[in-house]
Amino acid sequence: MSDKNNKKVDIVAVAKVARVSASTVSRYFNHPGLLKPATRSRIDKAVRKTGYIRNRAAQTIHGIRSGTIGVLVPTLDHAIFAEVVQAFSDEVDAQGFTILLASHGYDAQREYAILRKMLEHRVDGIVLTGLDHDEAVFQLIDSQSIPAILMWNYAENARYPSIGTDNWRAGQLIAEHILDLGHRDIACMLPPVAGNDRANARQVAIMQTLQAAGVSVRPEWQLTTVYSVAASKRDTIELLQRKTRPTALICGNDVLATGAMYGATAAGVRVSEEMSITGIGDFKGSADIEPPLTTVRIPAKRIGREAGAALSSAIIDPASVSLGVHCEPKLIPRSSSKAVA
Amino acid sequence: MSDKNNKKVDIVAVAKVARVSASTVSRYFNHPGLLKPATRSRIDKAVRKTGYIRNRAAQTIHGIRSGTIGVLVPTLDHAIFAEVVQAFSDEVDAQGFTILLASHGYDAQREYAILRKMLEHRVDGIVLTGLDHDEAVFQLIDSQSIPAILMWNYAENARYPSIGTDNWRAGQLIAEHILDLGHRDIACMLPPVAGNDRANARQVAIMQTLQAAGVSVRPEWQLTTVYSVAASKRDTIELLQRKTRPTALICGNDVLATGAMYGATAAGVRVSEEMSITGIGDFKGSADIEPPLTTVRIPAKRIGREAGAALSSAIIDPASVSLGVHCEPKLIPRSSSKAVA
DNA sequence: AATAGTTTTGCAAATGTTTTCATAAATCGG
DNA sequence: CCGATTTATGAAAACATTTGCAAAACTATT
Repeated sequence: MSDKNNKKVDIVAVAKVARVSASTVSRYFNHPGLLKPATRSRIDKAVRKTGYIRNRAAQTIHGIRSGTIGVLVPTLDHAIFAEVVQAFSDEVDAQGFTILLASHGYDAQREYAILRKMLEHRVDGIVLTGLDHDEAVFQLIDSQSIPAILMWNYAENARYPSIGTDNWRAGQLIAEHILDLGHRDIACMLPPVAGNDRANARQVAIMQTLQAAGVSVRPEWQLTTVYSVAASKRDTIELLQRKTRPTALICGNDVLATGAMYGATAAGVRVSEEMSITGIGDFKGSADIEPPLTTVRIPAKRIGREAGAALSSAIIDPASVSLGVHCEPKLIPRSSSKAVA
Repeated sequence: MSDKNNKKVDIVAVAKVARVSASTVSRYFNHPGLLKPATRSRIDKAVRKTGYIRNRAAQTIHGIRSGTIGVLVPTLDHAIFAEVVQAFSDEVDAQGFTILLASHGYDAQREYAILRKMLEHRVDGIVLTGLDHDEAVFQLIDSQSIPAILMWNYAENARYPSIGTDNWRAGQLIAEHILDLGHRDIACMLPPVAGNDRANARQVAIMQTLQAAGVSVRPEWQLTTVYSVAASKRDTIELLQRKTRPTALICGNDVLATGAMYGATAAGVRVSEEMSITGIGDFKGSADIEPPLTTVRIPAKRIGREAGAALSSAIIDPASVSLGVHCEPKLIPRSSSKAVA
């Protein structure tokens, strides 16, 4: 409130004002119980007067935790990752951690570079998105002996504890659902799988499940569409203009499914009556679109929370290493899919 | 690759391996030009061998920049903020900064607390979302003499350089558009404005503009709806079930508008023919929904980029303080709005 | 009032870097 | 091959803290 003018206000400046030693001020923050109430309040006043703000950098070089966690995501531009990060951040924030966030845009090189930067900042833990990463990335983390977690996907045998969903299972669930409804003329619209183990697992699962049921997807009905409503709308319109149409369109995620629904509407095809459309994800809004979208729920919020909880406890008590958590995907049948006529 | 086993690998460990002094290793990183090529490559080898990672905390206490920027948003759960943050992050990342991200959930208390934590980490700069903040927040930033930027909103007389759009203008644009189309029976669906200067500015602008044209919105047509497709769908259905219907529904943002479109569809009301619906934001997907949504574009990506550029240049060269950038909102008329019959 | 015990505080060393200053080594012109 | 420059390196101080140890200040007990 008052002495904010003078240059550097460090612990000794506070000490001077409070007429104690620097050590005592340090203790005031770290072990207040050791102080006599009288000195405590004297320091309290001094801190307030000088506007002192602790310097975590200086603490960190004493091996004290930095209080930061590095979070690495492919992008924040997909609402779903933003949601996970939000949940994660809320959770660790409650434990006193702040997140150092960066996105690599599905570029393994950048992921490595960013990870290095985070380690330079001496993060107390690391969260990566997905299971697959460059071996160099894993080795770098290993060499630093800090806890790491793989978020979003789940697999028992992952390199680090993984907290997320089994994307293979998600793909299987939706494919089975469509088969159960009697569909045989099925089209698939999937995102590019390069560098994206989630998308890849879903694709493989869908294809295998259909195959196993004796259904094969015609090559011209296997669409690879970038993650965007616009692209998927366009591709769907194109698909529906051809002579033969599928009775069902399985989309790799809810964004593609949303675009597909718009595309069908634009092409004058009634969704569910004339063609079923499904997504994966159960994003916000998927329940409300008309007709409501059949999808597989991937509990983003829960994943973020669990990951946050697991990582902060691994940091605070290194003995408490989680083995990972499988957040089961769940089929959510809504009206965008229907038994074949 | 090899000696990762031994405990602490610091600059002196590297120095020992390279048979030079610690100072030389420090120079290797900070002023490589001063080194003889031979020693440089010797150190290079040593760094590689020991797996040394620089310790920014130790640098930071020398007054060297921490290389971090604190980013404070209300939430990441709204795709639009995630988009801004992504663009911001990409921009500052290119300048070597990493972001420390946190969300306050529209809680002024938390904003202050988070800001303090960021300052403890000695961030090199701060970005806040929106123009209005607790006076304590401003004072805290002032006392630290680090650059700060207000992102998302723009106003000439803001406390710090602001980079964003004029939300009042955005509200005005959409209201004028609806008036121009001849609508007089107008409903408004707006988010709660508490602690949200953006939403507040839009609301005021819309109401004033309508008022100025002699149009007053009936109280029962002034809906306050939380930011969610589900809520807005529900409220729209409810609205459309009443005896008298508006010919136009102005929504405070594209999420509400999306829900409103779904609600209208669900209620059997054809959008644009029977009722115009508009949003604000031009979110991803708004162009593709059926019918495509009339809205006011708020250039999130550009805002993030410009903010990132402005802040990093203010950090690198304190003389280059931006005065703010107004990213003009722009009316995007699409087919969800139509002249009144 | 003296002793023993406890609580509170300060001193100094330590943390991992950077940087100033000084010195040693290399280079150069003659 | 010598002295004068220039270039490369090291020693030590500085940065803002924490912490082990010991001294000082209290309390309690007799």
